[in-house]
Amino acid sequence: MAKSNNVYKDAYNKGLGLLETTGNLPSEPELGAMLGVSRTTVRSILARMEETGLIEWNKREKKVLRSPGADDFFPEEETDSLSQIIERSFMRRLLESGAEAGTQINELELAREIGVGTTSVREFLIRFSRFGLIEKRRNSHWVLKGFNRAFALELTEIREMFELRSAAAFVDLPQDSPVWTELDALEAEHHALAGAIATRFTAFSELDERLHRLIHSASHNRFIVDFYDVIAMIFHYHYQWNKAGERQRNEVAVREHLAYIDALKSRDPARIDATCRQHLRSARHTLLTSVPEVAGGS
Amino acid sequence: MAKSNNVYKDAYNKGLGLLETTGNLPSEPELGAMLGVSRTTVRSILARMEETGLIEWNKREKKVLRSPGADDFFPEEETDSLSQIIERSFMRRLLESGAEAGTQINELELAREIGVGTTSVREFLIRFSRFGLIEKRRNSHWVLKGFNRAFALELTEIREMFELRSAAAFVDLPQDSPVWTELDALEAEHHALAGAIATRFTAFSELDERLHRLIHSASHNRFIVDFYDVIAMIFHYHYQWNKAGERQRNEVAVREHLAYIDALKSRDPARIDATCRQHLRSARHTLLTSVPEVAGGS
DNA sequence: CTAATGTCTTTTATCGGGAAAAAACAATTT
DNA sequence: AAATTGTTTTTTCCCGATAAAAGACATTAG
Repeated sequence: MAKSNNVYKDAYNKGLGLLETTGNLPSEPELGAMLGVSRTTVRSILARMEETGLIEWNKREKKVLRSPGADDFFPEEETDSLSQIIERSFMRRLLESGAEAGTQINELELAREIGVGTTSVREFLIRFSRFGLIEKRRNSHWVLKGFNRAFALELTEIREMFELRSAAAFVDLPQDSPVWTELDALEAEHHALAGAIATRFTAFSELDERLHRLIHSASHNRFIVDFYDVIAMIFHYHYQWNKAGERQRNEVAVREHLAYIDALKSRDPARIDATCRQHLRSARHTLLTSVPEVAGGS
Repeated sequence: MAKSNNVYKDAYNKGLGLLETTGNLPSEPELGAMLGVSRTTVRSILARMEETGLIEWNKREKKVLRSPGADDFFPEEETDSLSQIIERSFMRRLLESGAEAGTQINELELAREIGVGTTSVREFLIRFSRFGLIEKRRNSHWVLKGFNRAFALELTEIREMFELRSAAAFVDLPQDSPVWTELDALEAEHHALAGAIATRFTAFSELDERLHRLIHSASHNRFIVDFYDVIAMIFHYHYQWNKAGERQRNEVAVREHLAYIDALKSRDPARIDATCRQHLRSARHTLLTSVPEVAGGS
């Protein structure tokens, strides 16, 4: 078992969705582009679809025979990549249990606990290290730095520098830049979400990420753009497992986003700066109040 | 051959230096602390020193018998860690040969070329990716982004934001902070270097890094501190292999550093800001003129 | 009784191998 | 001829294994 075939399974599940909308599947390269996989994988998918009687496959002819049922899908947990599995396990340990600063991280133990090889864990930890939460001792273990107030403050400090600069750069974007249509789309989706009462975590969270990434993209600076990965990671996991005051938090954020979007569209630097600062202030406040360790807490 | 013993060899060479200064080596734990290795490695070192007749070892007694000759040292190339070897090879390819943006990077090919396993190359590339010069395609190759003008501009933009902020934070450091003594030491070394005519690359380069890291440390922000790794990496390799105008470049930098240090010691925000900006301006100019691709170059 | 040495155990760093997935090449089909 | 399918090669991803290095435990010296 050198490598799981999650790419195939995930693409297969996605491919099942296509069967609903059409009576004849497109060519193999086209399917590959749609599903984001190579032709090799596409052909494996088609082979199985034929086996399970979903399609009749003969060279270019890929006729849909029936709609897929619930049984046709691979179970969702088999579609996750190994790095996603490791990431989730690790973040759970980090955020749920009291992960004290200074705790040692043991590659071997982690690998055994998650049930994967050490190589994958090592690679994950290296990738994860850029988030500033762990640190490596040469030829030895990793050390946890703790998801605490200090981390939150350092993170938001950079975030604020970067976002203010990016927002300011927004006004210089040419009128025909695609960001303006994307901004309009985001505005509409925000209004839709504001109207709907059921504000699910993922719905707002995704909108939030899209808006901020769009703004950061105006910086045209890879380091600023990449830094949003850190913020996104923290927000994704932290708020996924910390639902206290979620409803109100999201309502406020949606309102602030709309004001922010409006300011961006006006191209008025002063208004942009004001709405950006306002939103960043409440984002920081929200994060700080939800972070475990309180300054000098006794 | 699962792992080379470069840690042992490097520590052994360092250990030879100690033999010159003393007639009796300290205890094993103490030696471990001095050489930065575990007792296990210290004992291997002592065992070999005894074998080659450098010391007489009997429990606590580690009497030095003779001074080490050139033959006693392990060759320098055997003391490099695998990641250093890979890093150097990779940077050479990146900076020397025309590394066009968009070039694919092949893990297997790179591994074969350097003569190491794929795992080590993979880990290196993951670690290296945070420098913003390469990007991964899922389940596929890495893509080079090119060490060009765009990169240099994005890098310096962040550098300037971070350093100005750090320098400004310097004035708030308490009088008894160890940074002030370190700053004094750096000032003295700068004066020494300014006097000496032979400005070797490494000498100034090391001073430069120490000064800027000291300043960045005043930010008390791990992201700012860590970002200096990117700058240090670029400067280290780029200027190591690009000696054009080195002499003058370093002379200017030393002078600017001295003014900068003086301003920091004065704790006058306006002077700090001015000298910092002046230095950053010439650093940017130096980098931009030495970067291959000129904007719109024909 | 503390700190050092002697011995044993665990973890890290790295390689080679093998299945999954991508990519390249060859043969068809319209 | 351009795109699509069929086939083969190469590369990525990941595991298990192993020597180097670290760490833990036991013993002894001062």
